[in-house]
Amino acid sequence: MNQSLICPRFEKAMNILSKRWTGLIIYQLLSGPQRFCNIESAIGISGRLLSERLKDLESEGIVKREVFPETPVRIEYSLTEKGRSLEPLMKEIEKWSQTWLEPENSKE
Amino acid sequence: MNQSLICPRFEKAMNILSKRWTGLIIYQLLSGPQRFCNIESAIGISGRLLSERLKDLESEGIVKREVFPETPVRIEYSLTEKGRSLEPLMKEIEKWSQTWLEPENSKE
DNA sequence: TCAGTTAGTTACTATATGTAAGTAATTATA
DNA sequence: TATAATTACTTACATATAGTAACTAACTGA
Repeated sequence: MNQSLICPRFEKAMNILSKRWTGLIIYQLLSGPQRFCNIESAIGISGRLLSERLKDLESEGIVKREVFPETPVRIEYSLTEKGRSLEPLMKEIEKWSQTWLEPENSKE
Repeated sequence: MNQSLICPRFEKAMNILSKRWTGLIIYQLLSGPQRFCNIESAIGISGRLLSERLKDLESEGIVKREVFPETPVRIEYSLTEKGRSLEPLMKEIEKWSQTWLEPENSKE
């Protein structure tokens, strides 16, 4: 057997990144802090899942939630340093997708 | 509204990569062509899902399946050029995980 | 003939995701 | 004052995906 077991940190990273929507949320937040409903409509996720994912990402220290007690209250989500450090990775995905994928309109 | 909608190619890439197990399978295949049961035990996926994922990845042109009509038959899975081109991306994930994650033993 | 191996498939249960409607706090409008 | 609108959620429920375990086909070796 030549299998070397996979590194637990790599596996953990994959667990985070391979959850549906996580990547798109991080990518979307790279363009700057923004509100719940903005992310929601930009990537086409439902409120239910966005709420869930943002909590996950917050607990991973990747996303920061800030409440501005204005009127009406404004809540902004942004990337932490840990979150912003995923930018090179996102750029790699972008690069790969530009080189190897055709845009698809239909639901394959 | 400042949302710029997300690029369809990027979204497609994310759809592939954010399916559970896909990343680990590709990562595992970066170490060279290997058999079904080797991948299975290296990453801890079940046969049912590995079979499903390998079919998906084959149809995306990322993985190649080769049958060697030896006895007993040997079936090897390997990355295509498109698949190997994901290496820099995998290295980025590895790098990020080394820098930002603690290995976890418990089920968080 | 019986057990073992590889590469799966099938059947079933558990978990995750999608959809739609509901809620709380607040402001704006009739 | 009542009604509607907005934001950031939550709840309830249906459907899809994942996990587990047992089974199968083709073959070998004892």
